[in-house]
Amino acid sequence: MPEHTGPTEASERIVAAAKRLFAREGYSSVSIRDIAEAAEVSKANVFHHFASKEELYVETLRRCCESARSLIQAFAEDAGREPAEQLRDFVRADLHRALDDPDATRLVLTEAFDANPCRARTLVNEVFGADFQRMTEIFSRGQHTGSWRRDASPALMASLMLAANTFYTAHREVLRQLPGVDFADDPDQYADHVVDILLDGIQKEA
Amino acid sequence: MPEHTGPTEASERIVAAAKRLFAREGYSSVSIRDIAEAAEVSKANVFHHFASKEELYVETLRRCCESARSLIQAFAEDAGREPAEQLRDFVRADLHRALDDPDATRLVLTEAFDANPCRARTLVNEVFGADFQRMTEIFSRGQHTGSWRRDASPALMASLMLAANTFYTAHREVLRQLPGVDFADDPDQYADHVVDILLDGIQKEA
DNA sequence: GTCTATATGGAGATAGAC
DNA sequence: GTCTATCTCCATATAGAC
Repeated sequence: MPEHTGPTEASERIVAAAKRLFAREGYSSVSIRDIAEAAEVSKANVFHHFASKEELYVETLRRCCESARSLIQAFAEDAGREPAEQLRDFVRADLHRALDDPDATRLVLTEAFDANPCRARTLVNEVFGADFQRMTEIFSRGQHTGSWRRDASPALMASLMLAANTFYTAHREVLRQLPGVDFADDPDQYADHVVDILLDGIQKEA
Repeated sequence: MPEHTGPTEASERIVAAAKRLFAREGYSSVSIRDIAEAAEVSKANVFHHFASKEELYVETLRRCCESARSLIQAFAEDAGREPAEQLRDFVRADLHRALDDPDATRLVLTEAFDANPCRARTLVNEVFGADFQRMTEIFSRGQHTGSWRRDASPALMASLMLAANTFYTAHREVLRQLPGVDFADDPDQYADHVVDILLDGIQKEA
């Protein structure tokens, strides 16, 4: 935890290095020595700013959660538009936000991976919950005021969009290696096709 | 690596313990001491059967890959059925296979998470490639002989199904915490709804 | 094949000077 | 706030008896 006098330049460098290293190597693989070297301070200085490795990790994760949940603001006031266009923009923006800060995204997704109920609840409250709710609202509006079928659960459709974006973010290199995949380096194309399928399905119109 | 005389009972216990612990705690968090205790052998005995921690991990991962890629056999010879029914069965079976061996699935997904190109290529060759290709074949057949639209890429649809199942497997606890989600403990319901959406889309028929 | 005992290094964390 | 030096513990790995 930063001192109550406010974070210094060094503690900022420490958190930045920790974020980068924890995200890429994993908590247990990274030593305080690694972080100290990357931040260009001594080991002891790390323990001056943060009482333990665990505490440094928690602070790092907290900042990554902040970075990962900031999307919803920009989309709060566009309720006048077509649900389909809202959905498309939201999925594209969500994907870009994840790709724009890959270390934060990776750290949060690692936490979410097979999390215990307590940690999962925290992550939903801090990160996923708001965006998920926003997306279910788009679906509900599409069903009530638009032309969308009412026999599909908004929560399931929102989960499917979350799954699509999470998979693209977390397993992009696997996508690159799969035969026939030409969208692994074009997130907008991916998002658009996913939304198209969601809207129209794959069966021919009757 | 097991001796060329064949794996003994003890080495089987060691691999089983390693699989369980590596999957749940992560490679770096697990010590040889932990594994030895779980397998009820001495530390030195672990090093008798496996030259290093890394080698034990590689052998464990190899077995998990085998366990994870065995689905395709059972579905090789049902080409006479409706593509929609094939797809539904395949998605359900793929989900169940992942859920039936959660440790193996978790270990493989951890490897796939943000993997470098070389590791990703190996995983595609060893695990994901065959199932992915099988799924794209179902989509291609549906487009050519069935009544499916031809303007969606089979590779993208297969990726979306892979994403749906991976997300359900890896982030199930997060799903449980999300409001409105009632399918987190009913994989068949989830698979069916996902396939329904893929087939029909969410817009009303014209 | 299995063990006890040990070598060696690096981890997290602290003491105390500046 | 920052450092060097140090403590203690536990990691991987080896030696060698049985």
